[in-house]
This record gives sequence, structure tokens and C-alpha cells, in this order.
Amino acid sequence: MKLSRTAGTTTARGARRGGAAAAGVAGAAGGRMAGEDRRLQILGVAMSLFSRRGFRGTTTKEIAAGAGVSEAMVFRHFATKQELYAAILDHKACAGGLGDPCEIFGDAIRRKDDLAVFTQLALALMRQHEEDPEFLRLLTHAALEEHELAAMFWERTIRQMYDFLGGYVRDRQRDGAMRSVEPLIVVRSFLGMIIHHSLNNTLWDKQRSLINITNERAAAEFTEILLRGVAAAATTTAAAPARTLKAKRATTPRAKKKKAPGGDRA
Amino acid sequence: MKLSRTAGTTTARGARRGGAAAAGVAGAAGGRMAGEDRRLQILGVAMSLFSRRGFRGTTTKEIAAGAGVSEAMVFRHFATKQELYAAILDHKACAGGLGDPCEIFGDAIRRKDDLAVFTQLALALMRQHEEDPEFLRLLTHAALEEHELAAMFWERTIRQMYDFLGGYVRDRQRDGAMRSVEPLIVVRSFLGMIIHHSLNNTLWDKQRSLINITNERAAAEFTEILLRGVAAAATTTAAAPARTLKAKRATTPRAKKKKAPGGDRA
DNA sequence: GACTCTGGTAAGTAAGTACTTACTTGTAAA
DNA sequence: TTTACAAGTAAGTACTTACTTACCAGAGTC
Repeated sequence: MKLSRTAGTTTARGARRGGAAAAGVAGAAGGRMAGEDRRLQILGVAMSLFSRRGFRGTTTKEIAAGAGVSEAMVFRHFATKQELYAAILDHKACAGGLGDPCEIFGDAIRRKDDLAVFTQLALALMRQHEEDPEFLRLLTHAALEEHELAAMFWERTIRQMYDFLGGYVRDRQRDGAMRSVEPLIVVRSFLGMIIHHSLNNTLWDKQRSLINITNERAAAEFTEILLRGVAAAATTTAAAPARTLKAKRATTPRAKKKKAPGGDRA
Repeated sequence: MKLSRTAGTTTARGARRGGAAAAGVAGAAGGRMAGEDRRLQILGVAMSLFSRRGFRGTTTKEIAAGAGVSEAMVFRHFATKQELYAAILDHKACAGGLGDPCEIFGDAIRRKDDLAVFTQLALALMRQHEEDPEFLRLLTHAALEEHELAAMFWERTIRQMYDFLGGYVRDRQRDGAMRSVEPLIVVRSFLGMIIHHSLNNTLWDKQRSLINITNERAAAEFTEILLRGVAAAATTTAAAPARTLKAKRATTPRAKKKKAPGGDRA
């Protein structure tokens, strides 16, 4: 009879069930665990693996091994691999956005302090990307695989961001503080700088061999370029008329669910 | 007896059957084909599938079916799935960059016409991304899977771009036409806008429901934002001293080759 | 017509893959 | 102590995957 315990039979009955017990997201934490703890642990391991190797590139066996349990345990907690993925997204979705932007930038916005608004936003985004690079990778994977998460994230988070920041830019244009560029393009430019920078750091140039600056500096420089770029010309009075933009904003008919019986083809 | 031929033994007897015979990159073109033609056709099908589903997400069976041949034919032309991938990259690598930048922008650069330089670059990049979205997807997949292509592309193309554009910015700063920002940050900002915009269009918002503008307009707007953003202050004479940047530029010890005997784990 | 060379296939194989089944063990309330 | 239930496992199953083997067929060439 073979036991093959990974880390002994330490029943770990202290601290158990005391809240965040054994929340060691990665690594094989052996021994018997409370159901909910184990579930969270498996979730963490899976998230880490999915973000590194993608959904199809990660096997349930690896997830099980990572959590220090047998494969059957994974399937006890999550009926299918798909469900595991979905659970991760649910778990991450709330953390995905920055929460209500008004709460974070409310003060700067009320003061119409452009520098503070954009710098704080840039910093918040970069910090989030840096402290949770897995999420960036997961999202990119989802977009490539055309997983519904990608559409969901787009609708929930990105669109909200464009609405919010675009609205602010429009206000400032009315104030005469910014020249007349299509606000959505301004937002895209700014988010482009930031997200591209983060993607560079997490996906392409992890050693930062090309550009190695602090988030604070990056936020400041990007913001300065953008704000100077859209500032109203000092002497001119609204030279170019605002070219409008046909924003279709279709009601995207996405997010269908399907469950493949045999394979893993998502 | 293993043959593992990389370029087939098709004695290429006189560019057989005209020139671009049956170069229909996708779709099952039945019937007998010249070896080189079949090879290219398989390559095309594989590229399309890899870019849509990634390396691991694409099966050799699907590739064969897409080309309208049996799986064995795929393996006659390419010893392993890895080799197929590598062949795609070789095939694409030359098309990856924009060629010698001096050729395209040489004139604008000599004239020091910033507007032309940046607009043309933006347009060239966006057009390339638009007419070959597969390459963007392939690259992103490669980066996520940490395939050596990603490192190769970074070293060959991206770094070159930073060097070149960064150099130009530095020149213009010496001319007093641009304020003193770290040139690499300027390049990152600009490429960020463009690449982020392209990625948005190919990966996230294919219907362009949020922002739907022509490449020409996007190039013009991004360029205007950037150039105003880094323009020398009209009245001031080099206000802030150029903060320098510790560019480590390490000799990245990357690109190891390995061949897994059984599986497909890249 | 025989020879040969090459594009092409059918039918494998061994090693995965997601997921299941039947069973064991620890723990804590009765 | 007994009992009941949740945590846990070994060893499957049915199917897919990359890759192989052994063979076939058509067309030039002598």
C-alpha cells in the first residue's frame, strides 16, 4: 500500500479554520485541509500556472501536483477544467478594475488638477500590473484564446475607463484647458503608453534591459507628454474644430457558454 | 531510418510549373503538388492556425486537414511540430521589421521633418499590423509561451527601433527642437500608442465598437499628441536638465535550444 | 515495358489528456 | 466507542496527440 504523501501527515490542526489559514497560494502544502482552504489553494496554483502557460498549456495533473494533492481532488472542487478557469476569473474580476475611479481620484478631479488625475491613474495602473503580473498574462491569454473573460473584462473595465476618463477630458476641453482632440483618442494614447509599458515589463523585457525606470518616474513622464500633447495652445483660441468620431458602440452579442464533453478545446 | 529533411528533396528542377503555382496559402487544395509548393501551403495553413490558437492549441492533424493532406505529409516536410514553428518564424522574420528605416524615412529624416518622420512610422507600423494581424498574434503568443522567437524579435527588431528613433530624438533635442526627456521614454510612449492601438484592434475590440478611425487619422492624432508633448517650450531655453537613465543594456543570455523528445511542451 | 523517383496515404504507436470510480482515512459530534 | 461525513487517494477509462511505418500510384526516362 502506497501513501505518497507529499509533506508528511502533519494534521496542522492549529490555526486551522481560523480565517486565512494555509493560504499559501503556491507550493505543495501537504496534509489534510479544510475544504474551503484547499479550494482556494488549488485556485491559486491554477492561476499561477494558467498565467504562465495558458489554459491549454496547463494540465490538471500539474495543478494537482502544484497543490500537493491528487488529481481527483481538483475535480472534487471544480467539476471541469473550464470551471476552474471561470472560478479564477470570478475571483480576479473584482480585483481587475481599480474600483470606483471617483473614490481614488475624486479629490484631484474636483480640483481639476490634470497632473494629479493622470499621474495617479498611471501610477495606480502600473502598480497593479506590477504586483499582479499574472493577471496581465491571464488577460492576454484570454484575449488570444478569445475566451469570454476577455469580452467581459473589456465591457466591464476597459469601457468604463474610457467613459470615465473620456468624460473628464471632454470637461476640460469645455473649460478651455485642453485642445479639441477626440477624447477617446486621448484616452487611448494615455492607456497605450501605460499598458504597453507594463506589457513590456512583464512579457517582453523582464530584465528591463532597455528601459529601467521606477513607476513613479514613468507615470510622471507619460503624463507630462500627454498633458503637453493635449494642452490648449497658449495663445490660440480653439483653432481646429473638434472632428467628431462615429462611435458605433454596438451591443456586442458575445459570451456563449459551451461545454466540450471529451477534450479541452475551449 | 529518420529523414527529417528540412527543405525537401524536391530537386527543384526548373522552378517547376511556372512561378507562383498554387500558392493558395489556406484551404484544402487537393491533387498532387510540387514539393516546394506543398511545403509553402502547409506553412501558410500552420501560420494561420498557430496565430489563432497558439502553438499548443493547434494540432498537426488540423494543419494537415487545413492543407488537405494526411498528417504524414506534414511530417515529411517538417520533422517536428517545433520545426514547423521555427520555419514560420524564419519565413516571417524578414517581414517582421520594417526593413531599413533609413530607406523609408530617409528623406523625412534628412529634412528633419518631425511630423513626417513620426506620421510615416506610425502609418507603416499600423498598416503592417492591419494587413498581417496573424503576425501580431503569433508574436504575442510567443511572448507568453516564452518562445525564443520572442527574444529574437525583441533583439532584432524592437531594440533596433529604439536605437534608431531614440537617436533621432536625441538629435532633435540637440537641435533645440525637442525638450529634454529621455529619448527612450519618448520612443516607448509613441510605440505604446501605436502598438496598443493595433493590439486593441486585432485582439480586443475587433469590431472597433469603441474607437473606429482610419490608420491615417490615428497616425496623425498620435503623432500630434507626441510631438506637442515633447516640443521644446516656445519661450523657455532648456528649462529642466536632462535626467539620465541607467540603461543597463545587459548582454541577455537567452535563446537556448531544446528539443523535447515526446511531448509538445515548448 | 521496366525502373526509379517522389507526392501521397492508411493504419498504426506510445505517451499524454481530462475526467471517473471505488475505495481509505482522519476527525469530531453522538 | 461508534458513527457519519468530508478529505483524500490509486488506478482506472475513453480519447487525443505527435510522430512512424509500410505501402501505393503516377509520371518521366531509358
